[in-house]
Amino acid sequence: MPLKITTWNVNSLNVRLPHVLDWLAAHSVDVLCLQETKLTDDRFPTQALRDAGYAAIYSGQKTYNGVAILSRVETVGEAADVVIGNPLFPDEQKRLISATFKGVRVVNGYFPNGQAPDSDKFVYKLAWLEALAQWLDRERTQYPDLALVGDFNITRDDLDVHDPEAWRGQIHCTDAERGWLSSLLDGGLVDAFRSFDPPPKSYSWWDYRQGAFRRNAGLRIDLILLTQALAQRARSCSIDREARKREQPSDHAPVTVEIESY
DNA sequence: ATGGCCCGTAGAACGGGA
Repeated sequence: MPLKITTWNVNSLNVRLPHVLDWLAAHSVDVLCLQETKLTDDRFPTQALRDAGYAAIYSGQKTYNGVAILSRVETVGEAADVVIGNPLFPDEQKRLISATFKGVRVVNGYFPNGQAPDSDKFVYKLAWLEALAQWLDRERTQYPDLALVGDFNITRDDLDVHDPEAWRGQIHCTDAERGWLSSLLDGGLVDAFRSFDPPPKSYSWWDYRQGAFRRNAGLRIDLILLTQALAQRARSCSIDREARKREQPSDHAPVTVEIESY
C-alpha cells in the first residue's frame, strides 16, 4: 500500500472545514498535515473529522498559527510518539507538531513568516529555523524515515518565484532563509517536489489580490523534505492547483507525496 | 507609484499574512 502524505495551509480550519472534508473524500490521503488552523484546541472539529475516518492531533491557539495532523484510521491508524513544538525552543506560538505513522516520522511546521528582513519577526524566524535544524539532527538519528513538511515560508531559489526581480531580497527570498534551506538539502534532505523534475512556474501559494492565481503569480513555499531513505521510496509529488480554484479557497494549495509500501 | 484580498477579533478598523 502506498502512503500518501499531504501538507496544506488552510488559513483557518473554521472557514475551510467543508473544503477539507470534501478534499479528503476525493483524495483519501493517509496523513494530512494542516497549518494555520487558527483554533484553540477546545474548538478543534475532532468529531467531524472522525466521522470522515480521520483521527487528529493538534496544537492550536486563538487567532494565529495552529498546526494539526490528521491520519486515516483505516490505513495508518492513530499517531504515535506525538511531540508538540520543538523541545529545544520554548515558543508561545503553536507552529510545530510531530508524530510517527507506520514507521514514518512526520514533522509538520508552520514556519514563521518573518514579515520583512529588517523586522523583529525576521530575527524570530531565523532563531526558530536554527533551533529546528538542531532538533532535526537529533530526530533524524532516531527516525531514519523522516518527512519535514509544511508551510516553510521560504523559496528555495528563483525557480520558486513568479517574479524574481520584484521579490529579490524580500521576505521568503533572502539569502539567510535560502541558506538555511540549502544547508538542510546539503545535509541529505530531499525536496520531494523538485526531485520529480516538475514543470517551470509550479507554485503552491498565490495572493488573494490582483487575480494572482489567474495570472499564476505565485510562490512555492509549501514543501515536503524527505530523508534519503524515504526519498528512495517516493513515487510522486504533486501540487493540487484545483483546490485553489474552489469558492472561498485557502491561498495555499495542498502538496502531496506518495511513498511506496508501508 | 500604491494597493487592490482574506481571516479573526472585533462590534470599527486593524494586525497579520506572503
